[in-house]
Amino acid sequence: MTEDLTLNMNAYLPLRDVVFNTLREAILKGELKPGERLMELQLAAKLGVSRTPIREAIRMLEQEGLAVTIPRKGAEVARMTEKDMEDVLQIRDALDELAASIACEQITKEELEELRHTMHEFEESTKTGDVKRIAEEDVKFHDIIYRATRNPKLENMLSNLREQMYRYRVEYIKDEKNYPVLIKEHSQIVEGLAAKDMEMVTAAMHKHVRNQATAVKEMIREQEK
Amino acid sequence: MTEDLTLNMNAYLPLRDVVFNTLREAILKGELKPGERLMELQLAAKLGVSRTPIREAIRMLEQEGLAVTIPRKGAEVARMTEKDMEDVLQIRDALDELAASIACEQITKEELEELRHTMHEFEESTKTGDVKRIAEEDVKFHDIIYRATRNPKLENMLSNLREQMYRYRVEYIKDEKNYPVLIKEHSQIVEGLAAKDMEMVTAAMHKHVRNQATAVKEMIREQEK
DNA sequence: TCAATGTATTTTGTATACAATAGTTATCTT
DNA sequence: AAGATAACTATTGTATACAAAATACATTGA
Repeated sequence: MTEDLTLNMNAYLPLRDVVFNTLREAILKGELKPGERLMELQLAAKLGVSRTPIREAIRMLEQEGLAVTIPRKGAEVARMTEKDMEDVLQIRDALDELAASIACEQITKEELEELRHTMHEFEESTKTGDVKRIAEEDVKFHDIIYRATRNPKLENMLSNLREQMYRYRVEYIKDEKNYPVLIKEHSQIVEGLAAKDMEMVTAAMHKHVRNQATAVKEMIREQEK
Repeated sequence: MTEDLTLNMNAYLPLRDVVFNTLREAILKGELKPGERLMELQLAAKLGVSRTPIREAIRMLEQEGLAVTIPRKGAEVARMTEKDMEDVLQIRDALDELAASIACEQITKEELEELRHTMHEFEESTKTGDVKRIAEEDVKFHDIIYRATRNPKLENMLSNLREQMYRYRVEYIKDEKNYPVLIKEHSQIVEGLAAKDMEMVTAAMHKHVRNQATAVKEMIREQEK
């Protein structure tokens, strides 16, 4: 934990939430690495708060699957084995298909327009090679679909599942040779939604997730060595 | 909160976990009712611990969707509207089908035998009218299928989703006229798994969940009046 | 050298103290 | 009597203090 974690104190939020967001970001960005211990006193000192909000934030990170704690031993950033990732992706696959099929019925013209726009933004971003922006546009794209389900719990679960692979997915997005495939898959999803062709949408989404699965698992296999 | 909550101190667990389990049980059993406030000092006094483990347990209950907290206002037992329940069931439907289809491929002979046994136990229990036991046997039945997926995260999510409707589902189980349908559906699921007929299994599971959905939503509609 | 034991240190677990906010009641003003 | 305001109370938010457990390290004895 060499990076200097600092809090965004601007918000009028309980410290536990601020700490939670800070640690969450740090984990997703890879500043806090899998397996790294989350020591309360250390974090408290670094963030300039007491142990209390740190502890509560850790309980919240546990929820999200981003941390694991062993009683009387402490918490650490969740590690992911290839098996864990496969498990997550199996679930994500099913729920992403569900979301796609609901969205297919419920998406509005406006949302579809927004989706098209974001799709183009994504395509543009791949030309810049700005990995952070590419990732953001991709998140935005899928969020529109999630939102179109009108099911906040599903929305939440999916963004949660995405989070769990975020750290590994970034590597995938770095690799330029994946861009054409990603762009094509996005476009198929949009087409399918526009045509309200559920078969096409779910098939495209399935392929999209499975492609990520293969790539992300590859990344993990590298790391596990 | 008239009931006398008491802790199971037998286990060598951090108090937060003991408190969490205690409150969780109380919520699921309906001793703590939807909308009821979870006041730290009150709970601490009642359980004979300090506020610290209570607060951490509340953070954990939030995770599970069993409590909701408003900053500087406090926590309360999560309420469920019919829409919330429909949202949960939509997810459960997809994941139960996923679980069923994986189980169809992976379930062992021994597990299938266990499943058959539990199915009969369930059938027996319906004759006794002991609602608690009926519910337990039903949980056991589905847990065997969840376990057969070899996907602990999926297992966990499904039991979590089940929990969220547990309070309402009990009412459904009280109603004798549902027993024949339940028994038949269980038997179809088992048959399908034995024959490794994925179509049949997922169809049966889907029907099983949708039937519950209808009934549970009915219960909520009653309560919302 | 190695294992075992004891001791110091670090870290988590729990309780309590204090601060800040929200909610409630009583009082005052018109 | 109605509304505003002030004082009080209840409750959450945060920090700190103390206890217990785990860990690391050194010392001892074979």
